[in-house]
This record gives sequence, structure tokens and C-alpha cells, in this order.
Amino acid sequence: MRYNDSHKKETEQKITNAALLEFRSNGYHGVGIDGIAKSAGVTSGAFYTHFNSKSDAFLRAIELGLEELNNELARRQGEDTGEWLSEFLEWYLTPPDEANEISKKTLQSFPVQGGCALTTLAPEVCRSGIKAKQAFEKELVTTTSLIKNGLNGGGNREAWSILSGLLGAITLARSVEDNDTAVEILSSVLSTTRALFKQQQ
Amino acid sequence: MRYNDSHKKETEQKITNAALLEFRSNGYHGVGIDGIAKSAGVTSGAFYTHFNSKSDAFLRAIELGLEELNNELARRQGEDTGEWLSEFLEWYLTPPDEANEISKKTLQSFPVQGGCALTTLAPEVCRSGIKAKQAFEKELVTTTSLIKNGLNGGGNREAWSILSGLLGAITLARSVEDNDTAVEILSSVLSTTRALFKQQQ
DNA sequence: GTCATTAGATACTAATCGTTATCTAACAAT
DNA sequence: ATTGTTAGATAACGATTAGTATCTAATGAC
Repeated sequence: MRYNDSHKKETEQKITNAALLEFRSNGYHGVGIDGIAKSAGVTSGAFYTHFNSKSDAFLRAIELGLEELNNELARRQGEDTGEWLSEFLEWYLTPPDEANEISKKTLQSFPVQGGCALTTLAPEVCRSGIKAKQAFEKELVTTTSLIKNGLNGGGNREAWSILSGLLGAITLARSVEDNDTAVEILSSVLSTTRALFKQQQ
Repeated sequence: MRYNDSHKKETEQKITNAALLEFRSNGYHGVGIDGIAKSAGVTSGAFYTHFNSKSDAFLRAIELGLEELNNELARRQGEDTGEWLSEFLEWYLTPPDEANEISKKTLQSFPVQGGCALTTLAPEVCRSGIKAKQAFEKELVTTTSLIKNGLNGGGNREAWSILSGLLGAITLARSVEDNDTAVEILSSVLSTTRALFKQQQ
């Protein structure tokens, strides 16, 4: 072998991260191999030494994207101040304060800006094959388990309701032109969900 | 003029309906002009005598799709048995009983099968330009008004929460492979939303 | 019946799609 | 220093993309 193993692994990670970013922003059919490769700083030749196909990279993007969500969730539960759910909901549903002159990359990581795979990839998975759905479901089971374990006596019902509200709110907010309307949608679901699970946390 | 006006209008409607159907099932980038034209039983030449561009047809599909949702909503409120919200939620979130040997076309009209523009087009609108968002928002205002007017003392908050839950539930249910999981998601959001607004209807 | 109009079909453009084949060059091993 | 391996670049494949230009044929008006 000419390069050491870590070099290859790093490139693969760069491409996987780029695939996640591009699929999130543009959708599965909204970006090509060239676009993903360019975003990763390589060419399509490099792409195919690491992935067999576009759909293969999509599967990896699904895994990586939902793992990131699960990590965010677990982290907030770990440093629990007794209000993890409320804080998680607020992080997910509150648009970043642009007055803070936040960097463009940091801005992109906000769910409201399309920075969460749950919201941005789920509609793509709907239109994908069985493999994508299985990959999506596998990670989603972890998400619901985390939520359930963090709630006092909550079951799957509560977890699905929370996740549905989050996904729906972000999608609707990003689908309207007026910023005030978007903020109204987000704060509506935030307060409704908070009220719904006030006791159970 | 060679054909009478109604003939041209009929063709345009066929294409608009096909565009809605195709955009809903495949997403904006998941289908081309040829695909839409073929679905409408014409060729791409006919498409461009009725629409200036693909994005133009998308705008019309957004309008038509959300109008259909608003009609469903208004109809249920019109023949109100005192339970319109509950019935609307059930229609939206209950998978069709396949044992009933329902026709394929009827099956396709169910929201759970991707038959609602709110759920299927919103993620596409997110990634579209300002015109699509304005068109989407314009129709959505009608939807929320209808819901508000049908609730006892409900405001925008309630309407946005209901719509977010519906959108999220359908999207999640369609993103998992296991049918039992999908049913669980749908029934979870159905019961949560029903409980939330039991008094207000 | 002839003619003017035009809805729609056909054929084409340049660009891009996912993928494969070939080539280059950077490195580890000798 | 030479060599073998292979990560990654380059180039090409046929298919498809959105859009345009040209053509055909159906029709109402005369």
C-alpha cells in the first residue's frame, strides 16, 4: 500500500460528510456525484474508490446524519439540568440569532437551516428503496429509545409525537417565504410540545 | 382558433394534474418534462404550449395540491357532525384497509400513500425559490384559517401544531420499512393530537 | 372546399446524469 | 534507486435533462 490507511479513511470521511451535506441541502436527485466530489474537494474518480454507487453513499449519509442527531440528544440528556427535553426542543426549533454574526458553517448546522437529517432526509427516504428505509429506521429506533428513557413513564407514543412535531415544524417553517410566519410556526410547536410533556420530564 | 377553448383547457388540466401527481411521487428533481407529459398522455411539445418552464408547472402543482387539501378540510367542516377535526385527523393518518381491494388510483389519493401535497411538496418547496414559497404560503394561510375557524377559541398556534404533527407523522411513517412501526407512528400522533384538542372542537 | 390558425408531435440542442475504463503519480517496501 | 501497489484524476460512455425550433394536422371561419 502506498498511502497509510488513515489517509484513505480521512478521504472517505470527507466524502461521506460532503454527501450528507449535499443530500441534505439539495435532496437525493438534486445533486450528482460530481457535486458531492467537488464539495469534498476530490473528483468523481475518488468517489468510486470509496463507494459502489450513489445510493450507497446515500445510505452512509442517512446513518451519519441520524447519528449526529442521536449524539445531540444524548449529550443534552447527559448534562441534564432537569430540563433536557425543553432544551432539546428549543435547540431544534429556535432559529439562530443572526445578529450574533455567526459563521456560515455554524449557521448551516442548525436544524432550522436544514442542518438535521431527520427533517431533510426523511422525505428523500420516503421515495427511496427498502435499504434506505431500513437504514433510516435502524437509527430512528435509537432516537426513540433515547427519548423514551429520558421521559418519566413515556412510551413510543410520546417519542413519535415529539419527533413528528419537530420534523413537521421545521419543514413548514422552511416552506414559507415570510420570516415572521416561519418564526410563528416554530414557536407554536415549541410551546405546544413543551406543554404536552411538562410533567413527564 | 382551431380547437374550441375547452379542449385546450382540458389538456392543460390534464398536464397540471399529471405534474402534481409526478412531483408528489418523485419530487421536483425526480421527474422530467417528458415524464410529466407522458403521465398526462401528451408529449413535451404540448407541455410547453401550456407552461413556460418546469418551475412554472411546479407552481401550479403547489396551488392545485393545497387547494385539494383545503377542499377536503372544508368539506368535512361543512358536513360537521361535531367531530370534524377528529374525522379529518383520522382520514389523514389512517392507512387504507388494503383488504378492501381498493382501486390503485383511489389508494394513491390517501395522504399516507403520498397523496397530499402538504406532506410531499413541502420538502421540495424548502429547496425551491421564493416564488414556490410564496405560492405555498398563500394556500397554507387558507388552511390555517379553516382550522382556526373550526376550533373553539383556537389561534394560529393550534393550527400550526396540528399541521406540523400531520406532516411529520406521514413523513416518518413513510420513511420506515416496517409496516407495524409505520402504523404505530400514525396512531401515536393521531391519539396525541386528538387528546390535545378534545375540548376545543 | 379552401384557408388561416394553432395545439400538439417530432426532432434537435447543449449540458449533465451515473458509471466505467484508463491513466497518473504518490508512497511503502525492497 | 527501483519497483509494486493503488488512491485519485481524467476522459469517455450512453442515457437523460430542460428547453427550442420546426413541422404536422385538426379545426372553425369563410
